[in-house]
Amino acid sequence: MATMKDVAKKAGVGMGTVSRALNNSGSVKAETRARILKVIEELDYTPNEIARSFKKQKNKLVGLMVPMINHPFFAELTYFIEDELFKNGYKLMICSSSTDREKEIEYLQMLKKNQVDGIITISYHDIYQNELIELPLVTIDRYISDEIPLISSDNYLGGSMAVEHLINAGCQKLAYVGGEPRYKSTVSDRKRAFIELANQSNIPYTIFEVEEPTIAIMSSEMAYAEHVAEEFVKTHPEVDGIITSADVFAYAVINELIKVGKRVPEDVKVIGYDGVPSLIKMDRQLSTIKQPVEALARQSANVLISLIDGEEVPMQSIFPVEYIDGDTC
Amino acid sequence: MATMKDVAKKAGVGMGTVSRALNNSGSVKAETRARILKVIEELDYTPNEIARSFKKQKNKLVGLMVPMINHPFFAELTYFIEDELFKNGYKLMICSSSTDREKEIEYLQMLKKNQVDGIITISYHDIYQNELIELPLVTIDRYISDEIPLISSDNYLGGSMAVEHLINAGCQKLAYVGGEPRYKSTVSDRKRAFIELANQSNIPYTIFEVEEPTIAIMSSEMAYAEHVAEEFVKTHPEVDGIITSADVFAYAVINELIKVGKRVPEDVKVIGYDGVPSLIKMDRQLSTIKQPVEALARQSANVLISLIDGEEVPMQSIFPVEYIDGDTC
DNA sequence: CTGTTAGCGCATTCAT
DNA sequence: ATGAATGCGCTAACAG
Repeated sequence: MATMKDVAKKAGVGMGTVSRALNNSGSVKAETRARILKVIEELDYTPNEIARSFKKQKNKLVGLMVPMINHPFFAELTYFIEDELFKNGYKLMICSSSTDREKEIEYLQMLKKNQVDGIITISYHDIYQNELIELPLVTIDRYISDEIPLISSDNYLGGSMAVEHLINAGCQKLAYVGGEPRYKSTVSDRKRAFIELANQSNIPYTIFEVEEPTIAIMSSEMAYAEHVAEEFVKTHPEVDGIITSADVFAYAVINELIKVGKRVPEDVKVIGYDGVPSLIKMDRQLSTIKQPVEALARQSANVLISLIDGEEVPMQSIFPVEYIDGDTC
Repeated sequence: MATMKDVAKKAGVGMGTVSRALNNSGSVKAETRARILKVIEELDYTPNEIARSFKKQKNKLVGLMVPMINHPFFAELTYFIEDELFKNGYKLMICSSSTDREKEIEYLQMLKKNQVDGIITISYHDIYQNELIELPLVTIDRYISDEIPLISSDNYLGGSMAVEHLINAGCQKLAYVGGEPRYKSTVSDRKRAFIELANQSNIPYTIFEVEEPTIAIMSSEMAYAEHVAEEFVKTHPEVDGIITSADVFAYAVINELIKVGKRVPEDVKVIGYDGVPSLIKMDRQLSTIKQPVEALARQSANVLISLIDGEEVPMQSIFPVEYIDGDTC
């Protein structure tokens, strides 16, 4: 591999000049620059980014800590985060922790050792408290501390919208069905909105949550949702309006309802949460609260970059959600 | 940030000794090592991986070139590749090219500049021919040249199995439905198997392909599949056995068939391809040919690592597929 | 076993 | 406008 030294020698200039020509720093005579560029071409010279990072102590690298990259919601998020970072000259290192706390800590150390400029996390573990206050950090969907910018969609609004639609559709007995999160996140605001609005409207309701097992692969999340749905439907025949914590639970509940002979939405109305596209289309389009995944992703990237650049950033970025009017409510 | 020099000074030893203690290279007296470790603790020293990569000219970094990270099949593949690489001490840099040729070339240069040790590609562009013969490269699902190891599932076998199941189920008129790939890949072996077996069995058949548009987001792939399905069903009422190039087409075709009043599998049998888990479960479980995604992923990672280490590697790694007996055939 | 030293490729400062 | 020199943090070679 040709180095800058080779280029300098062949072009008959000093290394500093080559460096300046390459980075448009300082000034270089047009003629000299042209000569250098020609030599670079001839030698097929590629700047060594490692050496540059090493020298500048800046890596243009961001780490993304995510529970599972092979989950539609996170995959979508990752896609847009990567795109936004790339547009801004940053590279992305993915850390798919499989929701394993130990693995996540290991990843964190790895990221630090690799001198990432900052981290975006959608993790649900409490490992960011003391570990790396010194590194720029942005969190999605989970409050960590007042020092850490939070990017989230308006979960309270989403929960409210869902309840309103159910009530307007004439439901008399509501239920919130989902996995009981093991760690606190803004997702719980959906449930809070559900409870508060149901109370305000004097409508009876149930909260049905089953503690979430550690999820390694997606198929088991489906299995988990099916398990929850089966238990719920078996024990709550009177409910006629359901909100779920995520779309996967809605799908499972609907399947289960149909299995026991109920009609959706005639007998029971169901509204999901997330609105992530899938390659499978049900005969019935799910009514759901759609999160602005792309906006969340791009904002996360941009806030982090601002943080890295030492600029002022909003400590909370809350995006509105949207009700998708499907066939299940 | 404390550096190795700081550690050496405070521990009263030379830098070399610290380095050896850290890397278990050479030998260090147990006592000395203990002292060094203690100082490292005290100083909260973290080795600078950039400096090390720079010095060793090895980055422990692999690039993954993938059409869309937010596609279930690729997301699943990425998940396992990342896991296998991490287990082996390698980091992964994701390049989600959005099937954009220019962006892909840009990514390639970026990877080279960043001194990746090797690349895994599932790209469908012809940009690897001359560009980087010097870098270890592994390809999934697409033959590039005899020099480049290929990892793939047995697409011919998959196609054969599907045809056999259709014939055994009594189908009289077959069809292969899918997107016409813009670039050559081993996926076409599925179609080849379909044609050859149908001919052997003297069964009439149709190949129905529509040229694939550039796909930016997943929802449009669904839309594309629906378009293809609609056209196909409209123009081929006589077909009673269908194989699709991917599951998404199967789902679309089934929806379309039902829409026009056909029963699946009574009137028409459908077998998909891929078998990637989804969070949505249809009331009807799709019969499909399941690819061993995890095996493909891990083998890709391991072959690349062997290549990087200068070991001998198989030039072709072909994994068997599995027929999933669902409700649509 | 351990200390010292020479670069790895580059950006930057300081002269000129 | 440009050349020479310095050092970023670390590993490996060498000398002891």
